[in-house]
Amino acid sequence: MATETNDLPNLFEKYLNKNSIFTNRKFIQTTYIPEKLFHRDEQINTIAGVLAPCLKQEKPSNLFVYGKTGTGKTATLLHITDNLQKIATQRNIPLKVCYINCKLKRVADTEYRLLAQLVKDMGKEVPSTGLPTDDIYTFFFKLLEQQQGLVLLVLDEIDQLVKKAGDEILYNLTRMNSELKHAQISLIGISNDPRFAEQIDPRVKSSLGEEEIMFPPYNALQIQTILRERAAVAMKPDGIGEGVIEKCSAYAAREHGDARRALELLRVAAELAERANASQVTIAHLDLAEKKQEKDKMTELITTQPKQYQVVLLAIFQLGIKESENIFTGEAYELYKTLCPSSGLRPITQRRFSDIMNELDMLGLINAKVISKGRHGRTREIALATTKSLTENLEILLKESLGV
DNA sequence: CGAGATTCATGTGAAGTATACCTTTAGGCTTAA
DNA sequence: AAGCCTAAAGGTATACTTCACATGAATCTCGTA
Repeated sequence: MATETNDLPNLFEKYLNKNSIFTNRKFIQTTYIPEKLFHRDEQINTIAGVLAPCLKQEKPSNLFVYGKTGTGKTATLLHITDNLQKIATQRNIPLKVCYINCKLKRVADTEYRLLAQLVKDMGKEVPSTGLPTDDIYTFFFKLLEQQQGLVLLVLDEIDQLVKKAGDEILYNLTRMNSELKHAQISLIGISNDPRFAEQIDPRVKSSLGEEEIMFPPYNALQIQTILRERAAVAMKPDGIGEGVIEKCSAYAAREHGDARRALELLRVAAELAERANASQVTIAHLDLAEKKQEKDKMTELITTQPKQYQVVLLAIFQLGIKESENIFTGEAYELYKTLCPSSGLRPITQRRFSDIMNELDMLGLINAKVISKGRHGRTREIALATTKSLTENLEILLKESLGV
């Protein structure tokens, strides 16, 4: 690098003059929802049909949407509700859409927090703790009555919420309708797990599952069209090299047709290409991006975990690096206990440790499976979810973050 | 040799505890009439 | 007397602990061939 490291004006100047691969970066971000969604016409029509009564001020059926990650559930729903909302405001029809992702830790993963979040969505604040849940219900209830009209509650990753906090919430929410005079609520549940419906209380299921819609995974060709469409608006026409889109789709199709993953991969590849001053995204960039993406995802996930969780992870990682054989709860816990003092934490009980491992498993940070070793008892068999070199990187990251 | 009993190491459910945070209440102080 | 501030009291959700029981296949036991 010829540039002086602290020659910032020059550096920014160069950046501005540089020929960017992107024309408009925002179109390829996963938060962006395009005007037109491909290969989802059938689902869009059904959902729109279910929700249409909103516009006549009638309560639409509750809706349950399921399909694997990256099959466009959230995008489709938001796309439809956005349009619905627009038309509603145009014609002065009272309609409010609340979208809440139940997976977000410490945001909406319990009954209380979900309600608090709903209240916040309606424009009011409520304390983060201290009040009885019933109070929040009545508060929310009053808000609804004031709202006067239909409220669509979109609960994303609803399976996570129910797993943690039970299905009573859903029951309570659906029951509110019979007591509301000037407002009505409709629930829209989104789940990654198709078996979720079987696990919940039949009463809840019958009311939540008034309509069910399945999102099948995309195949490689479908992902290609999606990528092309996005790339056309987000990047320069000649910004993408031969075969890149194809390979990108193939990656994603292998991962159960996850379109979000494909988009992210393409974006990261393009960013890498740009940073390397390349004029085109090549397959080499794509391969780099795949590695980087995985690392970034894990890093993000890890750094947002509470400290205790991080130490638990550190213990598991260290064991995983040292010995490639399978790790069991006992040894992990022993190591964890020795690790605690150095980061200034009081060790947690094994009971809690077990729960935390379960949560880490659900987050995909580790793979833990309960097995019976016969005479030698029952335990979890823990395997790392990442390659060895990545694990080593993450271990260092954890150590830094814990100040060890 | 095989069927059933035993055993181990930890999973897992229920109930209790600690902590952090909230509202309400009561007292004390200030202020203004 | 009314108004305002503060501290104590009383209440809640959540993370964690404690207690107690559940699990499930490798291993042991013992009767039988």
